[in-house]
Amino acid sequence: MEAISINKFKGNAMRNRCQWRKRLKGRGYRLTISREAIINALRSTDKHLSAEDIYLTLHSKYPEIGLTTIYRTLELLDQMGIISKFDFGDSRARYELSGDYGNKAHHHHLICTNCLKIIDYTDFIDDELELLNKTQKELSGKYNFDITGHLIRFYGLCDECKEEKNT
Amino acid sequence: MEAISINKFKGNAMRNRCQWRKRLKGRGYRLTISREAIINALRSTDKHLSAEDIYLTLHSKYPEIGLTTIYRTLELLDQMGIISKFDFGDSRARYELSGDYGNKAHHHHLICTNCLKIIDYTDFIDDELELLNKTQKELSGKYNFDITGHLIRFYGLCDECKEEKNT
DNA sequence: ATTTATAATGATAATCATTTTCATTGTATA
DNA sequence: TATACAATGAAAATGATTATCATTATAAAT
Ligand SMILES: [Mn+2]
Ligand SMILES: [Mn+2]
Ligand SMILES: [Zn+2]
Ligand SMILES: [Zn+2]
Repeated sequence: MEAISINKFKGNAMRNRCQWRKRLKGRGYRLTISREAIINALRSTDKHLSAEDIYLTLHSKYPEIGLTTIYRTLELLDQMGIISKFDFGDSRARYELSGDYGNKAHHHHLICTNCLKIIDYTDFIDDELELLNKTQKELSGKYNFDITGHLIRFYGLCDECKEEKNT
Repeated sequence: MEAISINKFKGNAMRNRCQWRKRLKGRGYRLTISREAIINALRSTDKHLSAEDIYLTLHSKYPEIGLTTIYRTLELLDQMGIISKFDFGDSRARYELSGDYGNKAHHHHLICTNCLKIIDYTDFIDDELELLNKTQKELSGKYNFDITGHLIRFYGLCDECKEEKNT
């Protein structure tokens, strides 16, 4: 039972991870090494990469991939919901594979206002969901607004920065 | 009783609204017409203004106030917690007086992804607070993170944009 | 395998909100 | 009114992102 469900999970994860190829082809986009490389760069880290981060990561192995292509690809993948784009306040967009296409489950962020460290957390997703549903129902009725997404985020001082302040 | 509490509230609101002068002086900053004008511009609207919005609003009455000063003042006021700075995704920062200094109570935002209309909502602040406290306690323990602020936000399609899509 | 239509790319220039610089002005205090 | 220095404006600089356009690569048809 356990094994089966794990396999099931692995199967789904694997299926989803390769789904992007079909999604692209399905919409008439082509499969290119740039696109594959960019998705792999995002898949092989748990960090939130900027366009330049990705450019530098890939540059040694793929010197022909330009920054422009990185931007264009990220925009496309974001549009298709394959990646998520964030602004954490350091004046550059940061990206990560979104739930269905990456390893991370639905999560939110803890952001250190001092060093800009980002922590993914998945705690209280259930309680959160309850509030979100409630809120969503009420607000969509009250303002006749169709809610399609949400953003929850905590700001503060991380472990290290907290200590620094006490020094 | 009713009257008294209303008066009390008015009194507090009024006191807070003028608090910024003391806050500035207390920290060695000077009171200037630019600063007063900028705060008044924010106070006389319920919109979320950009630096340029404020510049244009003030320009007829105060042609001598430059955009640079607007930016500098907004940064200062944000630092002091007198205003809040937001990024709603239109590649320019937007500001509003924060709770204690403006007319609006603690609230969050509903953002139309099509026309970028922003709706302030105060519903479910209590339920929200419960979740926030819970989350806050757990996360600060688990990650040894000192939480000082949060961001909750819903995205979707507003009344008008929803109809447009059906046309 | 070759051809063909056109999507994708890279180098470069352009944008545009925000910052920096620096000489000048305004504010608060004695 | 004089003094110290915070605040300001004009102009230039910055830096992430986007637009242009000539060239190249992809995928489907031959
Ligand atoms: Mn994340
Ligand atoms: Mn608001
Ligand atoms: Zn930190
Ligand atoms: Zn709208």
